[in-house]
Amino acid sequence: MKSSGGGRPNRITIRDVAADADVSVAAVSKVLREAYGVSASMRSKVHSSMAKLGYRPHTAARGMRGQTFTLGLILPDIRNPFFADIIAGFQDGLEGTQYQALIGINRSTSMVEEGLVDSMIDRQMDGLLIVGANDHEQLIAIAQRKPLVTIGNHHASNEVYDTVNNDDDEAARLAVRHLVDGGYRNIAMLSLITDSTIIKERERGYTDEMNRLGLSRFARIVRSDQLQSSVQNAARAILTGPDRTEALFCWTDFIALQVIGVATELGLGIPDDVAIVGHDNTMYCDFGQNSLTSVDQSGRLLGLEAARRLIERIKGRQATEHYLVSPRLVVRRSSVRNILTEPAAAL
Amino acid sequence: MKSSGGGRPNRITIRDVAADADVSVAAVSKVLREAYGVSASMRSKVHSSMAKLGYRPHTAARGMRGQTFTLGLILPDIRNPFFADIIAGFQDGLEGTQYQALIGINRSTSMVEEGLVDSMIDRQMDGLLIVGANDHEQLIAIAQRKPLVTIGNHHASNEVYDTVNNDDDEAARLAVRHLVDGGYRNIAMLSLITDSTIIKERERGYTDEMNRLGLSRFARIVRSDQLQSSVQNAARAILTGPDRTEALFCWTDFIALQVIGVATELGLGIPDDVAIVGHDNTMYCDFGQNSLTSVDQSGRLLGLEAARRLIERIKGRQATEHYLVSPRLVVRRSSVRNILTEPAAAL
DNA sequence: TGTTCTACGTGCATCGTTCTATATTTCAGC
DNA sequence: GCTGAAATATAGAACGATGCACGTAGAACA
Repeated sequence: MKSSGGGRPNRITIRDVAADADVSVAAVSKVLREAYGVSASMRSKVHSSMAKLGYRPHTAARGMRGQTFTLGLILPDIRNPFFADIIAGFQDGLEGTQYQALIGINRSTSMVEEGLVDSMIDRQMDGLLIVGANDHEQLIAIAQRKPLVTIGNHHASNEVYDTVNNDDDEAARLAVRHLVDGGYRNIAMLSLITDSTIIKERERGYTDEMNRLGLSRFARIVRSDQLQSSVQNAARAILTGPDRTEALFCWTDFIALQVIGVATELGLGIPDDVAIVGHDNTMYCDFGQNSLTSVDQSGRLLGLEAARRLIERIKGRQATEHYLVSPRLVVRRSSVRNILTEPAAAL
Repeated sequence: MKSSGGGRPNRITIRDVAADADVSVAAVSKVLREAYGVSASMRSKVHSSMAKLGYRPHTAARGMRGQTFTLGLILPDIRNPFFADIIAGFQDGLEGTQYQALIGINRSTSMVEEGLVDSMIDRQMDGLLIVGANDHEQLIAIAQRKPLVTIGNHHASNEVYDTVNNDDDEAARLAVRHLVDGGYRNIAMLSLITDSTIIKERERGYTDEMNRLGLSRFARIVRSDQLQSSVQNAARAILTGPDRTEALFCWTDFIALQVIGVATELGLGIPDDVAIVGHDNTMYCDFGQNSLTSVDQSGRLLGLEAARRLIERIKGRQATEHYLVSPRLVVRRSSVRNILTEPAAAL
């Protein structure tokens, strides 16, 4: 009479739990959803039945009616180890909640593949975190369908979705200021051909700070795509010839490391002939052959704050929030003249 | 009478499509699933209605009855850019199918977090690809619940799940042979403290090849964990002292690059004082300051083959398959004595 | 003691598919 | 034109949760 018959031996359903705990199915559901109107005794009774039977809610069934407790995380490509920090931070932010993150890789550049977003919405995900996409129109459209937070998308004035960002403007300023403090004046920036707002912010910070310090005559932005050959050509152009630069701020470490390679092959000393500063402070910066000064943006913090905001959104917050993380500069040998190896290693 | 009333304006369901195409709901479902017993005219009629209405199947609803066309991809951590290739290959393998990959990051080391697997199974994923996990018992248990393929797990004799692997034994042999051909004899291996079968295979290949070439007196495996300080200590131990090595095979590029850093700081010339060979042939190998010889395992191919096999499995294949990809060595300056910079660059 | 209010529980319709069992159509062979 | 088999289409019952609308018990108040 208790159980609905010994039919299939397979899945433990909410019905089995209800029967075991001797309460209604709806009551179990309430406990599950931490909904209003459940007494403590009922809660503990149900919990112990769930544990005893090894019950696990069927996400698809939940998805048909309510939430799935699944959050979609869309990343552009995953080669930059910096993204691993975002993921880790995001997962940290989900710790202790019922939410699970599932990641999709977006193969297009500035937009988000419609198919990927659709597929996450089809799968009834409760909210989306999109990293690195910039198509504002598209993001607004997505935000109308699901709670949305973005990272790496400087449209901070919008009223539709939350943004979490590194202060990329400040990042470039930090790099310029540091180089100027070290006596460099002819400072160029190696940037990316893109419509990414991150890059635009970095370029803006670079230009503004050069102007502010009265160095506008040296300001020079060279843009390249990400192909190894393009990067190397750009680097050679900047590092050779009569107007070669004294110092170079690169939009990301991966590029900066290539520049170090090119400079080495050109027989240029770093930092004596040319100083180099990167961005992201990836682990490779620390290796002896690189020792690359770099701007650190805490991916972990970005991910964590994004998780927090996304959950708030799902729980009903309406007002938009825009959060900016301050970067910090990690100085290494690539940008500091006249430091001997020994004392530097002792630090 | 046709439509079920103008109730909610929201979602286009299979019912709306059926009404529009003037056929039964079941017929539409059959078209969707490419099931047997659908005439060409019916198929095209239904397809055009779907396109016209912009119908998208509701994955949660599908999950309640049949498949979700979602595949779970579990990765260990994502810092090694090599994983990006696996993902890309896997997605390539899904191109043109209805399947979508969703990725979960496993934070534990050799095992798979139970929570992650459970959550993918709760979400009714049709199959799982697990990369880098080694707990055979656990994998067998998982395979009993869902179609399973693994990458980076050398339990090729099992009869329960498919494996796709780099030939890690051969990878180490390639490295040793190359170094011996170049005149090196005292060749050590820098390995990892782990129970990963990948690493065990590489160690076996190294040891066997050293023995085969009569160099067993030089064979020496030093194991370290992944902490930067541990790696550097291990590198120093191998590179200094009376029994310092002439050549070093490192289990992965990231470690090899750190060794290059340590060697540089010790004032050792590469490759004249010590030759270094890495594994994975990540993009960093190519940079001038590294120019690291490395064993290339095609992550793309691994991912592609895994996707193919997983889908076959889902479609009902019972027999187990174990696929091995042959690695190839990419030679750069770090392991070849007496090559001038100029001719090498000209290659 | 009767009335109102609140907190807690419950029954049942519902979500959008799949799939079984059954009905209908088509057509070759006579 | 009839028969039966093969091919194609259909109705409707699941699947496992959620959450509305409602019922009930007991406390609070007069």
